[in-house]
Amino acid sequence: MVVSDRFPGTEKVRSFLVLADELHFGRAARYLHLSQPALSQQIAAFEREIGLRLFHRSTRQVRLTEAGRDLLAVATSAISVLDTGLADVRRRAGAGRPQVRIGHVGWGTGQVIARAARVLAPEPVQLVPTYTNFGNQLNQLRHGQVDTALLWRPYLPKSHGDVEEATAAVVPTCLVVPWDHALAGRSSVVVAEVGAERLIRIGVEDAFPVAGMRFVEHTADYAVDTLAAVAAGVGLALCPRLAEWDSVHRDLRFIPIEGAESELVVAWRSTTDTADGSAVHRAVRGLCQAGRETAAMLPHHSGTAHPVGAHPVPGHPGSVQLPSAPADGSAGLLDARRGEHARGPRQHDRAHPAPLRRGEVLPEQHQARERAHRR
Amino acid sequence: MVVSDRFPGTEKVRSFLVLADELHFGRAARYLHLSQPALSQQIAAFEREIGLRLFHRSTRQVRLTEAGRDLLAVATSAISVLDTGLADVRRRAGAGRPQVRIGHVGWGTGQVIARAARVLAPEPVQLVPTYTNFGNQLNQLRHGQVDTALLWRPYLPKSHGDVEEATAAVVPTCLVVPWDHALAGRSSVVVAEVGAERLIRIGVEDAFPVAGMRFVEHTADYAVDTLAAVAAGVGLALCPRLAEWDSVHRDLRFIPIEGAESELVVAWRSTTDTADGSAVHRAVRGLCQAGRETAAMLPHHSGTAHPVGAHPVPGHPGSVQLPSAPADGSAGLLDARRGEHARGPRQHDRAHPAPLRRGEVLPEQHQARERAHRR
DNA sequence: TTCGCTTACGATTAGCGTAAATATT
DNA sequence: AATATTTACGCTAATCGTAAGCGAA
Repeated sequence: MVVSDRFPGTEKVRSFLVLADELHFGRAARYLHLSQPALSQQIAAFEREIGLRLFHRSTRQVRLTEAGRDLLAVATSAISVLDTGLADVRRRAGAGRPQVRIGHVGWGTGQVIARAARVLAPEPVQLVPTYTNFGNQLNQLRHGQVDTALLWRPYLPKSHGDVEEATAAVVPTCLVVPWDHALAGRSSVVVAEVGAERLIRIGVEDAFPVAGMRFVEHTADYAVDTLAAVAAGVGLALCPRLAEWDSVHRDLRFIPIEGAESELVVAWRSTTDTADGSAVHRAVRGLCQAGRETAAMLPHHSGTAHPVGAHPVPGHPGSVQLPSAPADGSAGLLDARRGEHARGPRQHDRAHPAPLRRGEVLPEQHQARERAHRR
Repeated sequence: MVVSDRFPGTEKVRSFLVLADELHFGRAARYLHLSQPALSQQIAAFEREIGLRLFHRSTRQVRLTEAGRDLLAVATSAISVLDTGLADVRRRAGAGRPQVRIGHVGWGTGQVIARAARVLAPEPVQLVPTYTNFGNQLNQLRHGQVDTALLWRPYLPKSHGDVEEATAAVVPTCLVVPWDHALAGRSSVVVAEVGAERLIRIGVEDAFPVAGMRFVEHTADYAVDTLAAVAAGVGLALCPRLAEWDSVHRDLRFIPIEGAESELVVAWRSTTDTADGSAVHRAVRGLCQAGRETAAMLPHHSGTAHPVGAHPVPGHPGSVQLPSAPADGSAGLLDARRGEHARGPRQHDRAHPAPLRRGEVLPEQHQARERAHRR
């Protein structure tokens, strides 16, 4: 299946759709990775261009006008036509190309694959994402069920055997808390503070080989389950900041942990053909570039001076050093290679709205996203 | 019926549609009122954003790729959904508002009404355009079949009786020639040169009360017929430059005539209620503003130094002086009030591509436009 | 050599984020 | 007073038009 993407030029319509569903500028803006004034301006511009008032606004209430309700139906169906039509065109255009299967666990990897698909569109490769869980990821790669895998370190232990790897991006590790948690307002936390909390364990042994970590009973198999569990109040979780991209729970807060970083790694079997121009080679290259670019769209690592841009990854894939898990309990999860981070090719120096940045949102995500209420 | 308009954010899709139909960047760009490089960039950006190559380009041929053909069907239906849906929403939003009927003859008046409808959208007025011909226009206004009329001077003689008028815009008068006519390459002509040609007469007496004008047998009833007749090789025609907006015959050239200007006039019965805030008052005001703004989007009057912007029209309608038709045959059609032209509110100082400038094009026009071949 | 698409470049416009202002409950 | 939207403002990115580049017929 081809990774879905949005039809270009439909940003304002999507903003309208989200606001029409949310009926709250602040929440809609967070969901859209926009600042609230930016969304206000977008809606105002949309109304001006269309020449109709679509929302009644008061400081306490936003509701659709009659014209807005009418346009909502039109816009919904049209966006559906455009997106599904574009996906169909993509699928047909990709037919006949060599397929490269990608095992991934979520936490923003869907975004990375979507971007990689766009990057690689002119080339004869067809990316086929396969969603899986932590426990199976490396096995699937070794057994040939997938051709490449997008791994998150240090949540997954070092691979062994005939697997080669390349680092695509290094992003801050975040503590995920419910919106009403005591730490929810913090812009960053230190590792010691994480030790005071109870975390949700990932379904892999040694996922957090750090002394002092305390876990709850529940263990998550899938990456997204950790976030759902946090939203459900089971406990807190650790994850890469990239997870903000595909899990926009409006009731979750992602708080960067000082000095802690997660690494997005592209892996493939060393026995596969990765010669220059091979399908797997193209896929790995595209995934690395997409990971770099996606990471570059994250807000800066608050609390530290160095920008959390993309990690410099050579265009050609190669093995990289992996972060070692120190026995020292206080500095666990820490990857202190800061200071040598190169920025992504299109790094935005502009400041970002907290906690999420502007970007693209799947309408399916929006329609189907959780409606869990505050506990 | 509500004036149709384009859904915002669909510029690139429309460019794609036109180019897919035209298969020639230059012609498509002229049709879209864009420069050819701008269209090239738009298409390139569209392909990049979508991640698919839509056209095979060689220096001598442009043709759709397979993906382009697929996307063409998607884009066509989606644009149709958006435009007709928007029109429906507009119609419903306008229901119940006081209607103001507008008699107009074409030559760009459709554009003006569309813009006026957008300008007046927030106000309780519903514009209802009624297409007519020169001969009936003033009668329809006097007899109450329409509430206002958009007149073109000096093609229509001075109105008499209980009709009040306001000038909305003054634009260059053009000589319309087939693309392969001897004058086709000229950026401007003088009145004496027009006297050497045979013109198509408008179906109104004294439409061109100028000595030295020579006419062909054919007489046009409707404004657009003059242009069709020119394309058919019947003869040449005179018309306001604004006519470029809604008649983009790729085989016609609009050549400004030195010193000759046409005047777009809004007329209404003096017996109607035009008190501040009345429906007719709103309509007249909106039409004046729209005429001003549309004229401001025209390229500058080549050959003369003064900008052909909008004529200063007071916000409140009132009678204005009309151009007198001099008996002097050499300076006919001349309106020498140059030098006091104020620019439109959003005048573009940027230079424009010849002969047409960027703007909005009705897809219906494109689909249904004439395919007359070169003689 | 001509035709026609692309690239380069300067300039304008649009859009976003921060901060301040405003309005309603 | 508190909360939520709008306005103001500086900056960045996108886009257009002119002019130059360049490849195919």
